[in-house]
Amino acid sequence: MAHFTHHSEENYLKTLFKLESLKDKKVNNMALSKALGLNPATVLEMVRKLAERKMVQLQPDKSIQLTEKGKKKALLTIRKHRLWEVFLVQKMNYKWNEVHELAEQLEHIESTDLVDRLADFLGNPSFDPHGDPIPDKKGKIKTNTSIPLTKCEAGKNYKVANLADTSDAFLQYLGKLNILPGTKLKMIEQYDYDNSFSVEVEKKAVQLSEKVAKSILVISA
Amino acid sequence: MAHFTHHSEENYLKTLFKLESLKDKKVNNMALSKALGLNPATVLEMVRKLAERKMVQLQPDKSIQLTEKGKKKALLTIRKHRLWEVFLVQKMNYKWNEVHELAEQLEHIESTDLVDRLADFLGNPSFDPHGDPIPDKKGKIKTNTSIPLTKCEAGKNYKVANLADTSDAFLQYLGKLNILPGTKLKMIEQYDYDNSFSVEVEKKAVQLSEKVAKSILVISA
DNA sequence: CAAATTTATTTGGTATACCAAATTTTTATT
DNA sequence: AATAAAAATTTGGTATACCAAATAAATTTG
Repeated sequence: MAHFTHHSEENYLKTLFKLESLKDKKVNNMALSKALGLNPATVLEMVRKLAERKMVQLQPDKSIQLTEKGKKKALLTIRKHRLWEVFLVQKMNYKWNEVHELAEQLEHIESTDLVDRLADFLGNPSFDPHGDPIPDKKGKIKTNTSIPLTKCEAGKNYKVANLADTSDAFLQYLGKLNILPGTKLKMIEQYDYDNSFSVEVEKKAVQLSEKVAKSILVISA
Repeated sequence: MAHFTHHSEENYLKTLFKLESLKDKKVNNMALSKALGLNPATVLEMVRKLAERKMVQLQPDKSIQLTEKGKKKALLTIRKHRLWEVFLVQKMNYKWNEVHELAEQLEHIESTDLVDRLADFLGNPSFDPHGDPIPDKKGKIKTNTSIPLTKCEAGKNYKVANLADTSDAFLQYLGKLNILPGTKLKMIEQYDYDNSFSVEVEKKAVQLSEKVAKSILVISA
């Protein structure tokens, strides 16, 4: 029976890719360990294996860099994850904030062919239910030009494209405010006093702290 | 990140269940090892763990018996496997003989909720593309009353319900003869000489050896 | 720059799930 | 019953992927 090798490899590469692109900073062992929630000793050991497999390169300054091969695999894993999320929301009627754990499992199904068929089945979407872009077959990502709410102009209309914080607490909180990817909203104003914001959602005014606003990414609408 | 515990447990239980129900015989360590393609030492070790987890009982005569708990889990795994097979064939346009390996992976996705949603999505099918029955939420199986071709009467019409041999070689061979679950055929006659059969498939006569005929299960049509 | 702190690394373990080879037990078979 | 064959079991390994605690190296800071 087929056994599941390298599940963790995919997790390491995916996390590494996200760290590399998020902050345009070098990724060290600590950062990767924290992101993965694993012991630094474990991560160091694994990173060395990934280096042997030519998935990453260990730089002289001890930062960890994905090779092209590693990047490709990371993008494939992200593609799989996000397509399964679309599937779960569109076809299995899950809510967009319920699908992460399941997609975390489904992304490890080994078959590029299946993912491509899944993509076709779903109409080749470019974004997942969280608003994150889905890499295409070749690993190309449509960069969405979203900006954080904190950069929005008063009086203008926007649509939620994406969320920078995907913690459950945050998603729950936004859910209560009826804010999710796709939600249309209008910027009312920013209060100098505490840098909080007032936005209009479904005709009602909602107050958002700066911290929250920073994590809501929108596009003009 | 969630890691995948007890993948192999599910494989052991599933295989055990199949052995227990197929042949109404006691299952010993050898039989299980052969069915799983694993070393008897490995299997013995694992079976003891399964006994600790109350999934199986080791009888005094050294046969291995599923407990109710184990049977339940086995049926759930079989349910998952077969529903994913239906999904792959009906929605992903795979051929019925291409889906086993993928279903083997998908069956380990941990979420009874997802399987139930998947079942709804697929219209709660009772049989998978191979003709095997899909246990329902409670583990109940619709027994199909199929008989092997070897027990068929000359001149009568039948429909292929199921295949007793699911090896790739067999499926490939049947594919060439245009025989698959759902195929309608008519028994022409059995030749005493070598116990081979002649059947009519899509208006053409096809010769089947006794060995092949034994593995083709049909229902009257 | 030296002490303090943070990172990186090493060392010695753990659990899961495998295997091969040797040994013991059980079950035929003569 | 004695022997041969088969099945069960034990023993000593392997690989993956994880951890805690100790040590070493690098970095920051007073």
